[in-house]
Amino acid sequence: MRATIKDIAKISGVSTATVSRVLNELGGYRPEVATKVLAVAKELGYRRNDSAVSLVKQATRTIGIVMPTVATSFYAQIINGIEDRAYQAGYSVILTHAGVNNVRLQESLNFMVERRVEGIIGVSINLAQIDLQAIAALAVPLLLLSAQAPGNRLPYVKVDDYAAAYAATTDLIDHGHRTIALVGVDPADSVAGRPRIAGYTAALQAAGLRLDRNLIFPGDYTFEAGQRAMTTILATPELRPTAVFAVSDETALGVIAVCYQAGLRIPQDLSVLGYDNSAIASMVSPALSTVAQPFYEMGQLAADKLITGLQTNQPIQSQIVPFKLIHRGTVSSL
Amino acid sequence: MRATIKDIAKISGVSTATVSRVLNELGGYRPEVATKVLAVAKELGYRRNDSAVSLVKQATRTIGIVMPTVATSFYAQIINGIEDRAYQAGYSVILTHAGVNNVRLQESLNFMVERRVEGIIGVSINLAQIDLQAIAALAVPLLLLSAQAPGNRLPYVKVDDYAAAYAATTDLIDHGHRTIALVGVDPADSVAGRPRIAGYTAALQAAGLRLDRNLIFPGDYTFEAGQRAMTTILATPELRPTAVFAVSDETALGVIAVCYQAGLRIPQDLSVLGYDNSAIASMVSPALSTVAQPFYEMGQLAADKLITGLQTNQPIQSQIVPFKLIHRGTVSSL
DNA sequence: GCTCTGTACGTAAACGTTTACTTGTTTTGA
DNA sequence: TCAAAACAAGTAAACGTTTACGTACAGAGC
Repeated sequence: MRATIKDIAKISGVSTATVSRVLNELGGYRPEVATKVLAVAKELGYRRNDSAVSLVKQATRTIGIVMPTVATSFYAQIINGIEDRAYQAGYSVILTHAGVNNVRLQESLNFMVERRVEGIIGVSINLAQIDLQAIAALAVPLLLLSAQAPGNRLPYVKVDDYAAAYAATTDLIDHGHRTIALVGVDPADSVAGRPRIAGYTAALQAAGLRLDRNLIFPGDYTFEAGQRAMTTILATPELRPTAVFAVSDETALGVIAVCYQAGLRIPQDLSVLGYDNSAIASMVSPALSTVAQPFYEMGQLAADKLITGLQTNQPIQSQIVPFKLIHRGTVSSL
Repeated sequence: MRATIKDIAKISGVSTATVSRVLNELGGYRPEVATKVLAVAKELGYRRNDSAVSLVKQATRTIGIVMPTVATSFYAQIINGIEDRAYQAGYSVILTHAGVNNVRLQESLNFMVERRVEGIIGVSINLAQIDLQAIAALAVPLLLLSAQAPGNRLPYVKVDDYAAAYAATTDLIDHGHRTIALVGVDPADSVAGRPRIAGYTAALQAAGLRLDRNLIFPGDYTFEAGQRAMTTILATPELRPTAVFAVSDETALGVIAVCYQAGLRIPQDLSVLGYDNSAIASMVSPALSTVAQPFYEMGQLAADKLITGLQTNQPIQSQIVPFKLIHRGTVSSL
């Protein structure tokens, strides 16, 4: 069995209180006692039991991450950012996923509460009204990352999707494009879907361009959504966009894949603009032009905000983080 | 403050023992007592405190993951696999990274031991002799994933890198290639480096081909390593390989990027074979031919093995998982 | 009526820490 | 020299559970 401070106390001939004080460098002991205690601790391979500490201190120094699924690379960057900051602050991170459509959300949250996480970061989870009540009942601070709650009743960190879509569409227009498809967006998604549609629409109108609803292709941000949309576009000659604004980098790659098969050249025959600036965007050839979300930094910021909120006991303020248009090789001027 | 079983006990007029029995469905109480207790628990929003449970049960039902960094997408798939299985077994997962070159390894491991994780999965961490001693001192089961310890002194789950490199190289030879570069490999890396060099070399020899050491380009599995190597290849006319076997998908994309810049067509002018089958491989155009490692399944398997090892108290057996050659669009026959 | 068995609880110790309080000893300062 | 202050260390309670053990009571069987 693992050594405890009792063992150390017994062997070094002091009380557990003194051992604790030595180990935590609280002072109130002679140097030679400290030396002895430390030596015994090392000898026994002593490691503090955080369960016991958590119990008495009523604090676990742990935060939880919930996300739909861990599988995609941009989540990896987010997790990385969160973990880095949490580590710096002496927090550990526990990880669960909520399943597609949040099927496992409630269960995951319970899990975390039982683990007594001090706060939770919910990444890309779309909350319904009913979830909000359950979350309130949990009595644990929850910060949303790349997501937003109905009525903004939870703090969030995200980019302004409307503004990003507006800027992206405008950029395409500035490159001389007049017929621009919007691909892969989910109109039922009130956080990353509708605002992007609205931004796209507004940019067209501001430029005096006609909005063609047939150029908006619904989807779920996946590669396949891009493939499907592009296949439809090729099969519908009357559409003929000169540029497509894809709602994720993966979707953009789906569009490009179909073009490649069909012998269309990017960007000469079609301009493609992605969204996310995930790691792949800079690795494909031609490199993908895209609107960048600073995932790593967003993760850091979220962890920062959550932890300082925890420590100061202040409510967490939402924050809009800046996006950036990254021009690479998939958009050309007409 | 959060409600405890004492609160429930007091309000429902029974002892904490009975509350515990009801909550854990252990029997030994009348139905009406159970109803009452459950109602009170719900009313108070009671959640079990796992720190207390861990303390008394001497078990945390938590496993830890350590990896060099979380940033890349193939780690995401691995984490996903681990988390899924762990969840099914009622375990939670805590996550830390070891930093580049394991700078943070010892610290991370201590962290986990203090958290009393029951076992650890080390993903892609290269251990030195000295680490092994520290790990043994930790007295926590450690299973390596996509890694291997000196002298195989720790159980591992990984593909046979030698065999995979042999098969990949042979496949290229079967496509008619005679001059094949090996790109991005780290000769100092005894787990993913040297075995692949050996497999590559052996395949050439088996085919009666001459080994040209200049065709082996050292690197660190990154995109940039691929770029550097390919740049050198273009600048060195006497080499002129017709195929390159890149040691990761990202490296392969680096190679392809330089070719794209130089106007070389893939696969007509150069065949490129990747390694990993990370999510990107199927999304780029042309889609990347690669040797697939089943990351998600490896994660599942590792979690499985670790947890059953924990529960049965049996030593964990190492396991080689099968790789698969995936033919897509970047390799052509000469 | 009596013992026996089973059920339905309650009591209290234990898990490994931290920490308020107490006690005893040494140092300080006038 | 002596009281006061400072220091070093110990005692024991507390954190929230689980669980071995004890007990009271009801019904069964004779």
